[in-house]
Amino acid sequence: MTDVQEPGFSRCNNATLRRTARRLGRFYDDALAPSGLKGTQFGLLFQISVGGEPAMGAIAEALIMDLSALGHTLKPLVRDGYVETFADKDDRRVKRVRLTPTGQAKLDEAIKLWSVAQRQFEAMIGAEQAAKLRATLDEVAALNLELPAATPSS
Amino acid sequence: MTDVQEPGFSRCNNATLRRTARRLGRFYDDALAPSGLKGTQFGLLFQISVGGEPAMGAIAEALIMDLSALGHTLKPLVRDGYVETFADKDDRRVKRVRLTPTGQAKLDEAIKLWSVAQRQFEAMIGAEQAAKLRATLDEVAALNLELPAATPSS
DNA sequence: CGCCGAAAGTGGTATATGCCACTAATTGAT
DNA sequence: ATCAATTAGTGGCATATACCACTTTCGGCG
Repeated sequence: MTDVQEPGFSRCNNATLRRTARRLGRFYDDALAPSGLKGTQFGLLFQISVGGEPAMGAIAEALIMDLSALGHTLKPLVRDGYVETFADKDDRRVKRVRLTPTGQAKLDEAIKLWSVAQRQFEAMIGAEQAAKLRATLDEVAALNLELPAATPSS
Repeated sequence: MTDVQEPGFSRCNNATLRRTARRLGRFYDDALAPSGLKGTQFGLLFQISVGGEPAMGAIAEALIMDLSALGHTLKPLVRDGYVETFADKDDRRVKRVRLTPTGQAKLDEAIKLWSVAQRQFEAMIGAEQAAKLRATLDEVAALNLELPAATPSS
């Protein structure tokens, strides 16, 4: 056996990705902890901030999130008064989201904390390496993945 | 402005990672759906399988998971009869885990489904590129990340 | 105008994960 | 042998995410 399974390493792209996501997630979460925000919430607030009163669907698409998952994730942020929603004027099906002043302040606060983690991480792995990794990840995220049609026996 | 925020792209390594993890996770989940397992459960069963009746802590460490999170994630698998636990003979604090015959069969079934997704993904991005990505991710996961000590003013 | 199919969200349910407080079992030092 | 410190897990609580079944709106068609 030249190929025993080293504990913790997997040939599964998905497993490897999740594993690293857990690791990095905790690091960024730790950094953001003083703000009371999780990494995901920070990312969401940021997306809303740059999105210009984006519709739920637009946010979900940008973050590659399920729309209903987004709805759930948004709730604590609404509850805590960081974001508010309102119906689109031209299409009442559409719900738009924006930061409240409190939310903007909280985002500003979190960005400072995030910067520390971001800098620290890039200091360890190298800014270029990090940019390359993000590029690869964005590329993967953009793939038009489809399971081969389940050949119906015939 | 040469640097407007393109919706969906982020300079945050964590956000980018999670975003791609969601995307890829859904792909693998879809592939595994016929088995009734999620990607995470598949990865967990696999880890248990190669771990040789591993202790909870060993699994958690290998997968970089919180120990309590592992406990929670394990529950549905125990409930469905895929894994069973037993106390270590020499240290009753330690709980070991193993696959049941049913669980082994389910894993075998899932591996076939997983292979389809894995092949499909690597066909799109290239096997070498995928291996390189996994290597980078494992490297990131292995980093000794630490927040710079919060200089206590002084 | 009235109806049908598409589009956007909501709520429920289930898994995924993390932190914290707490219990049980071990180990080490005296 | 005894007791403090450490180690391994558990349970509760909160967020993260997904899928599915619905409900409300729209947009287009006859």
